[in-house]
Amino acid sequence: MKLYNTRSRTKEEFVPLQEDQLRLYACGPTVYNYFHIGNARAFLFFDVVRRYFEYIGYKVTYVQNITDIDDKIIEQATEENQDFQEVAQKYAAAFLEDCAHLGIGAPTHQPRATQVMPEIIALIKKLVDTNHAYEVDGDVYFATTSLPEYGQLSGKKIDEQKTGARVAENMSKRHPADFTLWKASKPNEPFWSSPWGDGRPGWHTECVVMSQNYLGESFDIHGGGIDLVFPHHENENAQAMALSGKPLARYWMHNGFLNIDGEKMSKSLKNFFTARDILDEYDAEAIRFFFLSKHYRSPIDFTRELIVESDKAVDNFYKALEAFELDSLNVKEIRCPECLRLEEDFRSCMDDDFNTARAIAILFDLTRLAKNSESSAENRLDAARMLLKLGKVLGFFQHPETRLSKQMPDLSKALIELMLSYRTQARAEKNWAKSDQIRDDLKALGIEIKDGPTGSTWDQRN
RNA sequence: GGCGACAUAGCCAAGCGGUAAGGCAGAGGUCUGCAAAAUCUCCAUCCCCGGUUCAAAUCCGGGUGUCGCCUCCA
Repeated sequence: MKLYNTRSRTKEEFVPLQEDQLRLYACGPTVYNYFHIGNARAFLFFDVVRRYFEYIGYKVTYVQNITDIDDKIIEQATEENQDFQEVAQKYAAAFLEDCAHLGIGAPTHQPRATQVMPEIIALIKKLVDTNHAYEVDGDVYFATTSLPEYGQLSGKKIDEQKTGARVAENMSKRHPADFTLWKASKPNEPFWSSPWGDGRPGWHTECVVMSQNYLGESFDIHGGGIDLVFPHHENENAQAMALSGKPLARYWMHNGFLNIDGEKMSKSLKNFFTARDILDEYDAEAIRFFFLSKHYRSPIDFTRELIVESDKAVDNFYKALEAFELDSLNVKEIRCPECLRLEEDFRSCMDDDFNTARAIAILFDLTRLAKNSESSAENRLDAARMLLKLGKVLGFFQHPETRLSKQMPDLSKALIELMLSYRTQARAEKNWAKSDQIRDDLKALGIEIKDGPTGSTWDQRN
């Protein structure tokens, strides 16, 4: 298993801290708004990382934070004329809903920042006590100059950074790169009591606390979007290094950005679609396919046309599956040698820094095998089984029954079958006008008739 | 100014020194009363210029173009 480690900028052989166990942390949202389709890429990707490790036999402990106190939440609360907690609650609930809708499995632990306030304060206190942090008028800053390794993760040399150009200089800081650990509260702002007075945590510390709480002081993989490398992850790592001398995580994985028409999407540029909006319009599996069809580290350009294409592609998987009874597909043992070989290929793709694009190509190989009329019935069935099995590793086919069985009341089905029988009769009588009328009328209702050598079947089309 | 990524068919996209996966679209065949569906087949020499090598989309040098980070951000 090789994966690209941001820290070293190379693919490295993955060696877990403990055999067959993965301790994984991926940054979750700050809940001040609905998350957008770009965020969805990160959540979806690390969902696949988790699924794949489980598939190859790891016991995975997956932790994802929900940051529910932050300047932006306070701003949003002012805007919505609500308490910051109500805002955080609302968007945290929406986050969970949207993730479920996207087919993202629940993390093992999903702590919230406000639940670990004593631990956050204790951590900052330790940093102050060891001279890695200092207080100025109720604010506490991390002293980046106290840590020789600062900048290592992101490959930045702090002295070479442009300072003062786009960042207002903060005269209380000893060094421009120093970052806020604790922020004194202004009147009417939420606060927690601390040794430095009333205030709230800055960004970064909550992730250190929440990850270490569940995963230990140094764990296997830490992930998130590429933009988090600096400053967020650099600053998280700095705190961990300062405390224990060990990096927070040994492997750092970062997914590339999503662009809209070639331009960066971001909350501040306001050119974003929420995942919620896109989910209203398109199938979750189409969105998953769209993301996984490109390597996770590359930038990806979002267009509606590509989602539509993806949806058609996913359709082909289901067309291969629907020839078989669902119960017969869930058998564990698969014997067809070609299928087993493809499973090995699938693993070697995924073992190569999660090459999901190649992995998907293998799903299509299986699709073709499952439909190949020249191979034996057993082999076709096995191919469909393998397709289902490997597709699930990528998070597809979580509820195949809903897509495979036509989702409509039995009465409607019976009526369609009835119309179909009338048409079959008309065709037997060579009454083409009548049979074509039935076909066209049903099509207008979204029911497509497919004539085959063994008779006519129907499908619901959207 | 510092650091980094990318450039493959109409579109999306793999490829990591041995002669271009896969998907969408398109073309053709079979099937069909016709159509659809299904199925089979076909469809690129890899931004440009040099170099290394028996061999390069893949390595090196130089261009050109696009994008990102250095500021809240997945």
